Amino acid sequence: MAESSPRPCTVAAALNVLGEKWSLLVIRELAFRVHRFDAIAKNTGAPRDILTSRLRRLEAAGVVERRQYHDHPVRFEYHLTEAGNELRPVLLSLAQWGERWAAEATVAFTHSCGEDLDLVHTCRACGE
Amino acid sequence: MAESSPRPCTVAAALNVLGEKWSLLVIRELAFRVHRFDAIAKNTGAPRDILTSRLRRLEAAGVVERRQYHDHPVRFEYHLTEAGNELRPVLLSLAQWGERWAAEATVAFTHSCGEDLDLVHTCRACGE
DNA sequence: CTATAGGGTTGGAAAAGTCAACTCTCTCTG
DNA sequence: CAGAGAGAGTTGACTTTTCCAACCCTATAG
Repeated sequence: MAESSPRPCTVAAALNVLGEKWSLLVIRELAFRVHRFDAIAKNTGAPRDILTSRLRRLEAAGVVERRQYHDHPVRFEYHLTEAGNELRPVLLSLAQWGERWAAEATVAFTHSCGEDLDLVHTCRACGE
Repeated sequence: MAESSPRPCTVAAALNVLGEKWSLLVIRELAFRVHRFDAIAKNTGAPRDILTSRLRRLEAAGVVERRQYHDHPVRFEYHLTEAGNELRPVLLSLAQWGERWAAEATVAFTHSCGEDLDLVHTCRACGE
């Protein structure tokens, strides 16, 4: 309409799909080849019901694909689609930024998440 | 520590600061050199009270700086700090992804630049 | 005297998120 | 065979955020 308040923007379009809480963490897990509901819930910390809704939304957006991997007790797992895979740069840039500017909670030891663990604390003031 | 549920991760750390609704759009505006409260509110579509709280949070996180640019009717404007500027790659990768996978539908009228789009194929660039 | 810009704050309703517990179907262990 | 999981959700009560519209205050322009 006339007011055109929010400017049309692909960032906004992307966030419309990915911007809800937990969504990008879910994608992070899928990118790490964690495909099962329970594992995703555990690794992200997302409540199960929210996780369900995020997965549905991401599926609807074509970012995630739901595959049945077992029959009788029907079981599904989640995979990234091509669109989902192309989110890796987003995750990477976020991870890099987080490492430089928001690191703090990265306590754990092995394979924390972003790639190799160099665990160099003190990036805070960039003072070694 | 206990169950170690959520995996420690710089992506999560970054999202902890940036992951709330509107935050990244605010940063987009600042990156576009829109520095005033009203303009940011208008361009992002964020409610004013939420915008206030996002700006405060981003300021506390060191991503945004609040500067007084006028005295008597005290007026402020917002600028990206160094940390904020380094978010440009994040915005860029999001924008690129959005352009490729979440655009469409915003072509003609829709002002909101992303509500629920059906995405009906892209004949445009890839032919078909 | 009114209007507008600018940067917010306030209060209440509506929507989202959180949590614990429960389901249902198998399979595995003793 | 009983009981304990795994796996993928669902359900209902409860809490927190978001949203929206209206309000405040200062100052300049008409």
